[in-house]
Amino acid sequence: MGRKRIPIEKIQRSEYRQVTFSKRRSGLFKKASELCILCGAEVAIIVFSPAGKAFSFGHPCVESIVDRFLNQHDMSNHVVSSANASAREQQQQQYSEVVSQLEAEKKRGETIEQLKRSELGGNINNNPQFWWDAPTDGLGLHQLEQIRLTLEDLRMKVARKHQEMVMRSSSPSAFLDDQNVGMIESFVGQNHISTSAQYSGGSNMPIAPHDLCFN
Amino acid sequence: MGRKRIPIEKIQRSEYRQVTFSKRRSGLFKKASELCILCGAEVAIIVFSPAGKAFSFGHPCVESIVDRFLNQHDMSNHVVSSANASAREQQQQQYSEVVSQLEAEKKRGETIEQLKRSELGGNINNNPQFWWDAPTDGLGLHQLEQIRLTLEDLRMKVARKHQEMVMRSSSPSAFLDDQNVGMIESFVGQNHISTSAQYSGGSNMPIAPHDLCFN
DNA sequence: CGATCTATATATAACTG
DNA sequence: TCAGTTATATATAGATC
Repeated sequence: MGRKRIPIEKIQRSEYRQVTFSKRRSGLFKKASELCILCGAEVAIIVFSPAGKAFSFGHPCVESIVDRFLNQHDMSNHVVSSANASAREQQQQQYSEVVSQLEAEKKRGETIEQLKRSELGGNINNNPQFWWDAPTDGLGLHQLEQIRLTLEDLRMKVARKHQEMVMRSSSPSAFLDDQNVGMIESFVGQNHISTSAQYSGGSNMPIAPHDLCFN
Repeated sequence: MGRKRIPIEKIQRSEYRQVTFSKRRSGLFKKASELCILCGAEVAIIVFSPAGKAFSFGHPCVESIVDRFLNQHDMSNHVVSSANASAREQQQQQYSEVVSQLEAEKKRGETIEQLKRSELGGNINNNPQFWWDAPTDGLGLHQLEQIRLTLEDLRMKVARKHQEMVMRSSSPSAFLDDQNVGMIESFVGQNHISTSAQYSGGSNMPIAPHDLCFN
């Protein structure tokens, strides 16, 4: 917000960094106070400058809010590990939030054309995951039929390509071209990104195209 | 900041207040995260909604900052543990990584939008939404073989489920159980965001009833 | 530095589907 | 209710003093 956009990454020049720190810290506190007043919320903020100096904002006061928070997240004040666990939980929440943002941001760049291409795929906003990983136990006949049709289309597509492949393989130099290699790589890269979101949850891991398997 | 200026005083209508609370809370957290990244600061924020629900933001994590703060102000409340330190650190690393990705993605999105504005709005990034939409021209035989195997497995899986479906439909009461109802809803792709992220990829594909097979 | 001054980038109030 | 859009109010980057 200013004359020019600055990238959100560490400001290298310490003089600018210090100025920005002061300005933004006061901006943050102002926002916090507005949130308190407008919504009747209670907010505590603690900031440590890179130099280690502490600043804080609290409404009604930092300590009461911190106490309340710690009591909620650490029912027994003596079990430290649970405090750590809850800290992790918090982190996880943040992480998930950011992941969602990331996904949303990625979607934003995609064309509506692509949206429409996936007939029903309205689910653009959700985590990319492969539909065949979803349990099929509860599906109705209609849905199964749909899946079937899709698979058949897909099969034909692949078969056709397979055919082309076999033909072409007699002239080896045409086997892979640069463009497609790049495409494949970037696709695998996509999985890599969404993957980091999913692994943390543990159970469902998207599969890279060449690792496909069902068990 | 909006269509109209609102006075900084408690919002009376609870519906508006709730909306404002959500928006401003996320805005506050975003500002905080920018402050951390730009300036290398450490920030913890704790927010209690009027209803008493707790939200928090922390970089690197709420607990460590709160501890550090309390130590400076009240030596008796010293709580230290490194029990889960490494786990937290790991998470933090993930988090930071994703944050960077998010920022990068935002930049990318903006670039894309600019491109769109100036030129052909076509398929800017070549990444197909689903892997089967990716051009297969460049794939090697081995990869095609893998895909084929995958599809075959998938076909069998679907066929098996289809069978189950047909059998089960004769005893209607067993056709759906509570768990599956929810699953189907999200699978069909109503804009319901499923709680368990597991079905989020559900897209509905077109269908046809013959046998899928590969030869 | 720190306060002040713009031009811009962001956040968000109100609106919309 | 809930996400997305738009018009506007704020925050703030860079400049100047």
